[in-house]
Amino acid sequence: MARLSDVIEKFIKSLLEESEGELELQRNELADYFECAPSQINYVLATRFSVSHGYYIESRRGGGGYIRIVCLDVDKNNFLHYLVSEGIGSRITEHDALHIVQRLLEQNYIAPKSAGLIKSAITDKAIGIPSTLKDTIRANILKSMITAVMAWQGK
Amino acid sequence: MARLSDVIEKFIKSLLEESEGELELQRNELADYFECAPSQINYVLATRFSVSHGYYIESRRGGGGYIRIVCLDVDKNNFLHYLVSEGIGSRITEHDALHIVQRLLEQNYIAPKSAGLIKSAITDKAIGIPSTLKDTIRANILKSMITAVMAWQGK
DNA sequence: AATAATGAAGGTCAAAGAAAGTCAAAACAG
DNA sequence: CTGTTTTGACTTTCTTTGACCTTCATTATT
Repeated sequence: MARLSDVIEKFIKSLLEESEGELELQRNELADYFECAPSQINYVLATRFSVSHGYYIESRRGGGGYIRIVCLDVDKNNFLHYLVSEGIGSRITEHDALHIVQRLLEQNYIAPKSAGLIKSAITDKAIGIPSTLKDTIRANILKSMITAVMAWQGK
Repeated sequence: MARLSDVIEKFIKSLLEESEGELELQRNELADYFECAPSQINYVLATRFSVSHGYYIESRRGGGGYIRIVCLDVDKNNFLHYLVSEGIGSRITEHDALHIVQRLLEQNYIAPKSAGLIKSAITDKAIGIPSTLKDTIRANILKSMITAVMAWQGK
């Protein structure tokens, strides 16, 4: 079965496109529309629209309350540079690393093939060895690959 | 008496034919259908659908989870498949690895950007750690990336 | 005018549910 | 006896649900 959370995610993203990266919505209304618990909206926002996903959320409670989602626009080079110099750090989990690559893909900083290539290099399975060193190695490789991407400028 | 694992293998292969080499299935559903333990599905996949058998598996847990099986086009990717299943082996030096990638580039298996990306991931410097494990890790990562290239069909 | 009550939002968190993964022991086939 | 298959207990990951909490605007009361 298709996950409801994924459907809601897509829905919000399509709304965001129509409204040029900024959007205000009503939590209960949306929950009603999808016939789910209101807190599921929070779940979707937390797991798919966090800052690390490239979004910023603000909200207000009480009568006339709302949730506003803003699509952050970051400069590609700044972002890549930030990742290599501080974002990734000296160790990174598989989950966090894949998340970064997915973001690079969604922001169109890299092509799907490149994303696939990078992802394939940083999974636990790829690295193979069972050791705490894994996260260190992964960080090194990911930074190295992103550095290669930075060097692509203009082909 | 035909072994169940063989029956499941055949079943999955027939599904793959119907669906043009790519297929998503539910582990529990399949286990249910064959009245076996769910983990037997994993066994079948591990012993008959590995990369060296010419397949690539990805999956997701949790609600709405799935297992996806992709059939790698071994004929078309003969050389790549050879590299992954025997050519590279369990350890490889930086020099030999870079040489292989260069060759893939020259023979047009991969684009210049991809070659650059792959190279950036397999240097001693990228892997970072000073250890005899380096060559093992490099072999693993290189094989994983070449497998990703094999899975590109049509993308 | 100041305060209290009400209702309409949204927030949090933990438990339950729905998958898939791992591993090793037991069973079996040759 | 040896290698492969089958089973099942336990783990991990991700999603869904619901009970309870907080905030705010509006309206009623003093």
